Amino acid sequence: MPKCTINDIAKEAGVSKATVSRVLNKPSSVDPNTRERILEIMRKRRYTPSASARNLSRQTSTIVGVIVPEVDNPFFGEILRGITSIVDKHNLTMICVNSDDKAEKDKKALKMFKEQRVAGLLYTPAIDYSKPEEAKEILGLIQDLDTPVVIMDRKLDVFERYDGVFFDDRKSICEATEILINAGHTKVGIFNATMEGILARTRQAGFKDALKKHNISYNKEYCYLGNYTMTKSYQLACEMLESEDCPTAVVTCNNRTSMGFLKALREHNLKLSEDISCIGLDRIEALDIVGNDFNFIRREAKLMGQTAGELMIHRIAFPSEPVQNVFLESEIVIRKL
Amino acid sequence: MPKCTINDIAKEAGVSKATVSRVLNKPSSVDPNTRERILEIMRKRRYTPSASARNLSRQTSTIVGVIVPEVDNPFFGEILRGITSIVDKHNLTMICVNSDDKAEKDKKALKMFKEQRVAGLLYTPAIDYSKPEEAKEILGLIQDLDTPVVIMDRKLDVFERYDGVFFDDRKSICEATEILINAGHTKVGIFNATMEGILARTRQAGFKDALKKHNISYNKEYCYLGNYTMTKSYQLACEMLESEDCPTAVVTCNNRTSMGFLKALREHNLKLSEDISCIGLDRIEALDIVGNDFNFIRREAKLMGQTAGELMIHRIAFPSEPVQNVFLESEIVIRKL
DNA sequence: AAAAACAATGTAACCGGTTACAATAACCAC
DNA sequence: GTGGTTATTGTAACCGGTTACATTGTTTTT
Repeated sequence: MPKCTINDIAKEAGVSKATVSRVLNKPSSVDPNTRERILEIMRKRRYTPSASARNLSRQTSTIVGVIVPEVDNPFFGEILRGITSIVDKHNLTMICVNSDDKAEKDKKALKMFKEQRVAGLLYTPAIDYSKPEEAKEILGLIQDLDTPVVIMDRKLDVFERYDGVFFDDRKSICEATEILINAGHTKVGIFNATMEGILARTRQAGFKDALKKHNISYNKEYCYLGNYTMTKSYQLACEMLESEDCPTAVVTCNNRTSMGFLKALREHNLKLSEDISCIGLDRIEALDIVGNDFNFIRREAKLMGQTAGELMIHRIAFPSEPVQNVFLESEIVIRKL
Repeated sequence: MPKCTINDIAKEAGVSKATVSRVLNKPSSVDPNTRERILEIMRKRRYTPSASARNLSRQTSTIVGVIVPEVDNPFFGEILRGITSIVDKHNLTMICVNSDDKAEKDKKALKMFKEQRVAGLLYTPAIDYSKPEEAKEILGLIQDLDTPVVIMDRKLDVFERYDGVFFDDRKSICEATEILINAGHTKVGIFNATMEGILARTRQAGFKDALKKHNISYNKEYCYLGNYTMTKSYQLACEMLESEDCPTAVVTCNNRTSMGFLKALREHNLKLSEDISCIGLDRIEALDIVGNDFNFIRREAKLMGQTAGELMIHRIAFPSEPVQNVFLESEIVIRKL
């Protein structure tokens, strides 16, 4: 069986290729006997229709494009699982590209997606949109795709015309900060990224909300701003722990950040919750082997992926409904304060 | 610009579509003036050729299929990074499917890959090949693909006709065990999966090799066989620690397994290396926050991905060279014994 | 029994590219 | 000036499907 196209099947069955095509796409329209005969031949020859030919002819595709900044961050790993569960259910195929948070890679991926004429796009914009032209260019590429788009995790004004799923981090961080304040802490610090990215700004805003609510003045000294990596956070935490005026409680705004903080704590022979309290955003990997007393804001990343997938499916079905922005709430898990 | 095909470009430029096609594929064959004019029109109209049409016509595809059992395991995350680096370089597109170690999902993915007429397959076979017919069926699907295939990580006889990349776990585990023996341990245990899978068997063999070499009898009591999950390993480790005859050193054959072991250790208020020694396969996540004294076999998963990618590229170029099996060596990192 | 409706199938155009081959024009050698 | 190259472009078939429309035979309606 060197190859096997719809023509070969048709020839062997002594019918036209239209009939063969119908067996696959509208079985009820072909005589049961003919149908069975054709199906049998298909099985025998191990016929598999070509996606390219089908897509070309139908002017659609079953591929959905996904862009995430870090596949190997468990947060995005879970998002991918969520997406997969929906995409599989609808017999779609996912192409996932890792952007390393680089706008450059986003562009490359978007061009590739256009070549593939993707049926939809699930997009976590790279955070390094330093220049506005960059964002404009990417917006152009996305419009070019001319397909349903769902923005994930990072709410940027440029993309406000598209559906989106986000976590209400402002609220969560505010609540977390309040919990620390209510526990009696007056010197509450925050580990966050510098204010370039929207995530960092949102989270910082939540932190400020809490302080204002409790009439505590915002002290820049207590803000340790890095870049959401463990090494940077570790370094900042060391500085903090060695400073003369060290907060008694902190909020850490990212799982990597939490890990850097914990590492510094350990190296300074300090005990979590006893010497300094902490609530982190997202659980950290290997939580269990560190001990169970890490407090964190539990964000259901998988749910974000599912929601994004569903929004996309819905948008494919109803292209002209108003734009939807879903904000997912998170739960705060307190083990020990 | 409602849509934009090669015909639209040709019309606007007043040339035949063959010429437009040549601008893209063999630019030297078209007059520089014409070429520039056409390129300009393409830019203006934001023309992007359709991958489906191109693939259909060329009878090839730029998609490579990848199957891994757990995307969210950092080991496979790194493999994917390695693959990406190669695949990107050759302007190919990767479709990655997560099998959850279920043969059923492998089959589904392979069928989808055939529809896509993938240019190559990088395959980590699901471990749950309980029945031989299952393996035969999958082999059939793979042969059907009729494309270069590289087997990753799991060396199964069924796939011996294909290129493969593997870690020499048998050697590594043997060496690790020897290190423990040479450090004076006579009661060395092993945390491994039960013997269904090839990985578990290979590792167990390495363990036995070391014992035999040092004339230590193989004691089944010291073999804690589970399923490479943290929970199971934790449970086994608890049993071990509470048993009357507990090994003084263990080898843990998987990162999740190591984590379960460490958790149990911690809950029993035992100190790693002081109370019981351990060498694990693969580093564990969050190593740094736990402390630096976890010994492990460092496997360069990224290298496995790269090698697999390169083998595939090579096989595409030279289809009839003899099958290659690459065995990657690992380094053992000892922090504290 | 003629007209109308329906079921099953075939015909042929189309999707958007690629490419072998043909055609034309310009150039070169002798 | 004739024959032979070479450079540039066009023509048309093809890749493997889908689908509107036409055709044929059968059944139903009246």
